[in-house]
Amino acid sequence: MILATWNVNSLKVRLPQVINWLQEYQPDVLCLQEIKLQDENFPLKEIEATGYQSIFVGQKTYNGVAILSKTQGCDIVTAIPCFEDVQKRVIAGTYGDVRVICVYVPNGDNIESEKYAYKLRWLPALNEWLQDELTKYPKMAVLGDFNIAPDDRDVYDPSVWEGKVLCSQPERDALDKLLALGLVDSFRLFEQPEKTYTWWDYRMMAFRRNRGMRIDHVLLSNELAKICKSSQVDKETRKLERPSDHAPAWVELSD
DNA sequence: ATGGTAGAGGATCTA
Repeated sequence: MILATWNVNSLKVRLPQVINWLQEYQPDVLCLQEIKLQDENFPLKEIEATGYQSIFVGQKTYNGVAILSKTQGCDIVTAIPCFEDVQKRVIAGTYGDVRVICVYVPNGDNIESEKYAYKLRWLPALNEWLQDELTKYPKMAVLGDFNIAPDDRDVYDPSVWEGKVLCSQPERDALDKLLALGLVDSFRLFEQPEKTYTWWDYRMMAFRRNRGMRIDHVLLSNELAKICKSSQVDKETRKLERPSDHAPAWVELSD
């Protein structure tokens, strides 16, 4: 079973790349973030034509998440329960006996901003929900753009980013609390190439200089971590013409 | 310190 995540930064623009990616990798599940479109504009037919099902929750201009899958998902949830939020940032479905939760964690802008405060309110709400989900679904995967680099290995220049948004201690503590629920960062289950990142700013030729950060993650419950065969980042997709600023990340689980 | 790019939507806001 292959589970993947990709912040596409506009599904409208990236649709041809998404369809190509589905055909090349044949993932069982692909979680998308920043689809940036309203539900009535979701390219349902185009995705269906590739043999994939879709669930999605979108809004105008910003945010929006979706899960594309080979089989129909059930028990779909499109918001964090008991958390007031006009921004569409989570969607979950169950595929076979695997619970898949797709998240787009707020970016936070900078640590002085109201957006950062929102991020630090949002993460405990996610935590509470995931804790509840884990009791129901021992086989659980949380995939998405977390907008948090877990540690200095995940940052091209840690001294520049020390204490800044995406790297600050409160954010890293919030991520650690998610892991403390009984989740593992699948990427670190394996030996990995140094300087592997999932996001590179469009500006300053950041990709060409590999000035990136690993902020997109596949977290696995212990039951899924046990059967995880690999966890990788598809850097090639970031090299395409008109790319998203994020690369897909994916895991392979044994059946 | 600033600005560099991309996307949405039609001036800025977000990242």
